[in-house]
Order: sequence, then C-alpha cells, then structure tokens
Amino acid sequence: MADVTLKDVARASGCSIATVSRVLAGTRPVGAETAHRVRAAAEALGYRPNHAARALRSRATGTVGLVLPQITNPFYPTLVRALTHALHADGRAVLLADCDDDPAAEAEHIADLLGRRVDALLVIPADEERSRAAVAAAAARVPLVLMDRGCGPGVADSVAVDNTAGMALVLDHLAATGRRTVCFIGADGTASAAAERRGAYAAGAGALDPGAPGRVALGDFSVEWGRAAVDQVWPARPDALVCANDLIAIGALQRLHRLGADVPGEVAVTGFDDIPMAALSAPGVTTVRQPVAQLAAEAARLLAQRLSGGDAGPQRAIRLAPELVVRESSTPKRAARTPA
Amino acid sequence: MADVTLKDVARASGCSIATVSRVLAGTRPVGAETAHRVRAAAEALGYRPNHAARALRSRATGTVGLVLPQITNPFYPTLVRALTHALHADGRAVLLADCDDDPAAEAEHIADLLGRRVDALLVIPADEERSRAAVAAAAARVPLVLMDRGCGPGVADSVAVDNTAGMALVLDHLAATGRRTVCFIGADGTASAAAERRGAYAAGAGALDPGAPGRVALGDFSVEWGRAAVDQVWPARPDALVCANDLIAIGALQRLHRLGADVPGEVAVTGFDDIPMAALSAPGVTTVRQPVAQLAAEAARLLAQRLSGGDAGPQRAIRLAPELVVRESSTPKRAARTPA
DNA sequence: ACGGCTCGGGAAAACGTTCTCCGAAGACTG
DNA sequence: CAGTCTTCGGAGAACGTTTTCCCGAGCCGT
Repeated sequence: MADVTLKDVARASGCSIATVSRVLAGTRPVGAETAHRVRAAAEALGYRPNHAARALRSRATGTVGLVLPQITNPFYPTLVRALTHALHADGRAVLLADCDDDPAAEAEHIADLLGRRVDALLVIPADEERSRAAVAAAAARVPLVLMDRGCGPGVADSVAVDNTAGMALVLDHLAATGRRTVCFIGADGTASAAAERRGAYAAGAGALDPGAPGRVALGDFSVEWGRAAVDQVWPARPDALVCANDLIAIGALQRLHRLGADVPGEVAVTGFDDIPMAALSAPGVTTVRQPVAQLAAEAARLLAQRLSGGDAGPQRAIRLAPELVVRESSTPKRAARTPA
Repeated sequence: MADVTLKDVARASGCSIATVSRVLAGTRPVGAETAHRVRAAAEALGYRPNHAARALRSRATGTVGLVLPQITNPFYPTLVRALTHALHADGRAVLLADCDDDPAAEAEHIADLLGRRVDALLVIPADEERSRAAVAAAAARVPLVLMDRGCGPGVADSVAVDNTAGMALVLDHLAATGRRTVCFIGADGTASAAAERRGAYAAGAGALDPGAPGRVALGDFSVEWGRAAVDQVWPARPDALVCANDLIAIGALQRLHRLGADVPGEVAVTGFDDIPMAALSAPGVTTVRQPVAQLAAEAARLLAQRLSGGDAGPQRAIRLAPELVVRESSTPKRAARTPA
C-alpha cells in the first residue's frame, strides 16, 4: 500500500540494494538466477522507482519544460500535442508553463523550471527581444530549443517552419491563378514569424506585381486586426489579400463578407499556419500548413541529441518546408465557387 | 556557475546547514542578525533550492499532473490556461499528459505521473467507464479532482459545469424566441457531458414541444457528425437545432448553408461550450458558455484544500452555473438578420 | 542560588537512489 | 600450480534537503 522501495525488494529477494538497482536499471550484468529473483520480487511487491531520489542522485529528472506564450493561440495545441507525444515516447515528462504573452512572466517560469531541475527546455519565446535575456541565461544551463519563433541570432538551437518558402508558395499560387493586385495584411511585431513573413512578401510580391510590395498593412496576429485591416485596404480593390496568419485571414473574410465582396470571385484571401479553424470557415481558407509533426519530431530529436551526446556540435537552426493547402478562399478567379 | 547548495551558503555565512535551511524555509525562528547574514549570502551566491532533494526529503514535489483526452479539443486550451495559472499562483508546477482519447494511454500516463510523485492529479477522463479503474486507483494514492467529465459515482472529487442548467437555458431561450419544433443533435458516448446534455434535453424539451424529446440524432462531438446529422434531421424541417457542443453546431451550420437553409430565419442553431470558434463562424453560434475561470479556480481550491487540510471531508461534486451567449444563429424568428 | 524555562544554534539522521570501491570466488594463462 | 583476470555480489558513500535531537546560555520563578 505505502511506497515500496529498493530496500524492500532487496529484503524480499534476499540480496542487496545495489544488486536490485543493477538488475532494474540494467547498468551492470547480474547473475541470471539472482536477476530473476529480483524481478519477481519487484513485480510481486509492485515496486515503482522514486523519481525524486533518482533525480537527486543522477542529476537528471527526465523532465522537459515547455514554455509558450499562450496556449489559447489556436496553432499551439496541435504543436503541444505532437511535442508531448514525442517526448513521452522518449520517457520524458513535460512541465507546461503558459506565460500569457508576458516576457516577465516567461522569465519567471523559466527560472522556476530551472529550479525544478528540468533536463532541458523547449521555448516558444513571447517576444524576439524581451525574451532574449532569460532564454540566453537558461540556454547556458540546460539544452534549450526554440520553436516557432526565433529570439535573436546565436541564442540557442531552433526549429521552425521556413516562413520564406511558405510565403513563396502562396505568391506562386496566386500568380498561377491569375491574381495581379496583391496586398499584405501582417503583423508589425518583432516576433520572427511576423518579420520573416513580412520580409518574404516584400521580396517575392514584386515579381507578381511591381506595386505589391508597397501595399502592406501591419497590425497584430488577431481576428480583430484582420477585420480592421480590410477597411484600410479594400478601397484599393486588390484581387488578393495575403494574410500573415489564419486568424487575420478569418477576420478579413468576415469583414469582406459583410461588405458584400465576393470571395474568391473578386478577391482571394490566404492565411498561414493551417489552424483547425481555417478548414471550417466559409469559405475555407487557403493557407500554408506548418509541418507540425515534423517540427515536434525535429525538436525532440535535437533535444535528445543534446542530452545524450554531450552538448557538442554547433548551434543549429532547422527550417522545415511547409505545404500549401488550397481551399475555397482562393480558387481561380474564373472558376465558379465550388460547392463546399 | 555550477549549482550552489545549502552547504555553500552555510560556509559563506559562517553557520550551519540547518540554520540556513531554517532561515530560508522560515520553519523556525532564527536570530535576526544570523538570518540577515544568511539571506545576504544566499542572495550573493544566487542560491536556488534543489527541488529534487526537497521532494525526496519532504515527500512533496510541488507538482500536479494534468491528464486530458486531447489538448486539440478546442474547449481545453482555455481551461488548461486557467488551470496552469491558478496552480502556478499556488507555487505548483504542472505536468501535462495528453492521452489521445485512449484510456489505456491514460492509465499509463497516470501511473507515470504517480511514479514521478505528483502531489495531486487533475484528470479529464477520456471515457466514463474505461477510465474508471485507473482513476480510482490513482485517487487512492493522491488527491484527485475530475474535471469537465465524470467517471462514475463516488470515484473522486469533481468540478464541472451544470450541463442540465445549461441545456435549460438553451431551451428557455428557444421557447422565448418562438421556436416550436426542436431537434437535438448529440453524442451517444458514455462520457458524462454527452449523457447529461442528452438527458437534460429529453427532460426539458417536452415542455416546449411534446414531440421534441423524440427528435434526437446521436453521433459524436465532431464537426463531421454535425454535418452528417443535418442530413438526417433536416427533412423534418425543425425550426431549431440544439447541438450538444459547438463543434456539432458548426458542422450543422455548414451543411445548412450548403442546403440553402436560412439561419436563423428558418431554423435556429445552438451549441454548447462557447469555444473561440463559436464567435467566429458566420453566423455566430448561440451557445452556453462554460465558466472556465471559475472551474479552474474551484478545482485549484479543492486541490489545495485536500493537500493541506489532510484529506478530510466528504467527496465533493461541484457544479457551476453556465451562461447563455446569444449570437446570430438564434436571433428571433421574426427579426431580420442583424448586421454582423 | 537553583531547577526549570525558552531560545538560538549545531550535529547528524533520515529520504531512496546510483555508483564506486572491495572482496571472494572461479576461469584462464604461463 | 602460482599468478592474473573476469564475474558476481555487498558495503557504503554520495546527492541536497528537512527535521529531530541535543547543547549551552540566558532568564524567570521561588
């Protein structure tokens, strides 16, 4: 009923604590018959190792801290799911901290997690600049992988989608389907996703339409901004709205709908991320799907590597290729609206 | 740089380990001058207590396990956020486990968390019946609070929304706005939310429309089922579709839209939970908002109580009142569609 | 002045592991 | 057959806390 320890198993199997430990951990060969006795006793007594003691002795908790800005951002749940599954598969547990988009809270959580002796940290930084100090300090203590957003150059390993390639996919698709007057609705923060998507649009849109790089409206990554931005850009009657994420795109669609604009007949709308909502809005949002499973797998792999193979090797910045998902919001101009 | 321990602080402040521990933990009065010296030394050295050692000695990790079926269910992120914030405010950390709707995985995660010596567990059970054994076993070892869904009677403390009251709010609203031919699209699982909402509809709908309790279609809690269910029930031309959650409602809206039905003119649609998407669909979904912040607060309070005050007291089943959120999908039959 | 206090402080025993030594065999080698 | 390796097993020292003792000094009461 109460906790059964190595000592109990040792007594029950008539050998020493050390032997039991060796059998159960497999750290050193042990005589076949003894091993069998020990295993039987452990099984019979329902022995469960005490992670606290193990952590104290071996200075490893088997625990990874996951720090993110806002779990309610609809892109994160799928990522968190993939990450926890990948880490659990490696026998690690995940300590979750939501820091509410506040770099100060983020720093506190990171410090707390370090105090709890996490073996490593997975961080989606809240802010490119104001998160840097805490992240850099933490990265000096444990392996740390940045995800989704960067945090300045050279701070830590990072895994993210290739925003530039994603934006190129969108622009190519729009060009191929006859769009010519393109307009960007983005976010002005310093968060790397915002900056990269902005930059990729600026770099790629010129080929499609010389005036396009100039048609840019910047706000934040929210539905509300998507709605408001349409009021700014719609008077120019663009035939495509490239949004920096799906929330913005959904807001834009709502406002366009209310203004009576025909999507995709008059104007195409695209998003980024492929959050679940993107498939469910009417019309469905054409978007760039982040390779969530691979992002998680790469992050887990990188972490495992840093944790086992010493922390050798140069800092790595892994960029994964995204995939274009075409939905009704950008079907070709000439085509009739396809049935939902 | 490396870890600084109590011993280091003791040496630096010229007193014993025991005294340092007492000062820092405040477990026993210590001379003012000594205390000051100790605190200064701890500060200067950047002392951070080792949670593993503390956990080993005091048999409490300051950690709570949070086990849920699917973080990607859009109702959970807000709940998880509120829970983590409430627990962090109490100085506890949260170990997250997503069990992918699989009771076997759930049982494994629970066992692992117990092995990691969590002080308590917060569980949203995957299945009313097949989760019971693991939950009951865990509840015998640590304080355990069930959330959102039940797990059979008498298993553990629980905190959830009052599904019956929520369904009554919906039915009253529909009655007050002139709906008469009501139809229920629900889920047939044994999950308590499914059963309670189903039961509440059956109990309350008769007052509105004697035939209503019979008009019921059961599937699962998904958008796909919402779409499919409309095909079953729409031929009867009800003037209100009561859906067991928002995902079903959104699916129903999509299919109704495709069928050319006028919502809310011809037919009202209601959901349950008030997930973020419910406000963003077109039309917005009238729904029952779960008091997420209060649910989290109550769960945290209950846990704290069990953890401090011994585990005295009878088992508690807390039910919180929900709130009706009226959106465009159910504006009165006679009214014109209001501008979004 | 002396037995009881409280009060500030230290030594040391836990807590349950892992891991480094050691020792006692037996199995080789020469 | 003496010596040197392996192999299996135990004793016991860590790991960094918390906590239980215990001790000495001051202070009160009588």
